[in-house]
Amino acid sequence: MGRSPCCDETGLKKGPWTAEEDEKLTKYIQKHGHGSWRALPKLAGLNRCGKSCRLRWTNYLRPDIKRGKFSPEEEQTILNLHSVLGNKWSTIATHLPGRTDNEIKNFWNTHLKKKLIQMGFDPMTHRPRTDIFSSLPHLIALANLKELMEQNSWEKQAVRLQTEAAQIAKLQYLQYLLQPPAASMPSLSNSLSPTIPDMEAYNLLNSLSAVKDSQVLSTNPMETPIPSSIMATNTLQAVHESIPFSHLPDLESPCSFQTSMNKDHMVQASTLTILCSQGENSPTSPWLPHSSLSPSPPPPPVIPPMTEVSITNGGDACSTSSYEGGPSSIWPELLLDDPLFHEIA
DNA sequence: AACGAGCTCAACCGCTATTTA
DNA sequence: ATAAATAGCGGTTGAGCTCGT
Repeated sequence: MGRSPCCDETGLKKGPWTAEEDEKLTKYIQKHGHGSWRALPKLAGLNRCGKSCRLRWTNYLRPDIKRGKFSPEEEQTILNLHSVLGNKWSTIATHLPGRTDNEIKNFWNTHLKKKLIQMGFDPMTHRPRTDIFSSLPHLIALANLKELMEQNSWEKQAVRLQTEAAQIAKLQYLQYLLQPPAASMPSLSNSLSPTIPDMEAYNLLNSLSAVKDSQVLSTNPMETPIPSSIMATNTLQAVHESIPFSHLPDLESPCSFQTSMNKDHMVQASTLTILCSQGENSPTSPWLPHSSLSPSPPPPPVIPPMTEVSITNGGDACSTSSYEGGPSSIWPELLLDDPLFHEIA
């Protein structure tokens, strides 16, 4: 396997590009396309190696590059995708039009990573950095959900339950998308853009993560759109009973949120259950089967020891509804931004 | 104004993956 | 089947900038 000798060639210029070089490169590519990067510098009259030209073009001169600060939406997308994909900057970049892998990588290293660390989260696993007990204030804040306690009307409860049903149906579909055999699912690494099932899974993950968080922390559960087709055909009980979550062994930080209602459909109690891994050998890309991300044989699934934390706010349970979900990369931000958290913690 | 610490980001380096002969 | 050439990726570096003292 030979290495490119271009970087070893002497006499080629290195370092920052001048405006003149930029102009030469841009004009040449606009006229001829880049063709062979190795041949390009000579043809364009540049004393640079092809690799340097390629980098300058893809990271800076390309006309579709979007410059400037990352929007909160882009930031959220990066967080979500990083929690699923890890440091796969080029894959993440395909979900952010106009942004380069280099730019995203820099943004992660200089902003997002620090942000997560400051909040006590491991930037690689998106989990609390130490043990579960260091995060207890967060969990207590979640468990003391004022919003759920204040939802007394039947209409609100109905909307909430229907929303849950919609999310559970989505989870079911997500599970369907992630079903083995992995061989039937084209590898992300082998294609320039994610496949349709991949995209659907990502979109679902994003929507589920966002909706779950908004359900837990938002004061307005009506914000969540409910697909009418799902509402019409699924009852919560039926859907919930049909979800075998144990089929996703490396689901990250699975959590369940339960509310108990009396016969008048009043919320009597809420229970937050989070299964947290102990130790550091947890899987880092838990949402997708490893085999769908890498062409190499998947490692055996790691099932870390789990700790169950349940926090219940009083009352007698007459009926129970629940949903379960996976990782939430935006918990830290939501928690720290949410006035409820400060009020309670 | 001068200085230093910290930050940003363009560019490079070294490696793997893929393509070509 | 093999080796060389090429493309692309992720980690790292360092020049230049900003900000506080």
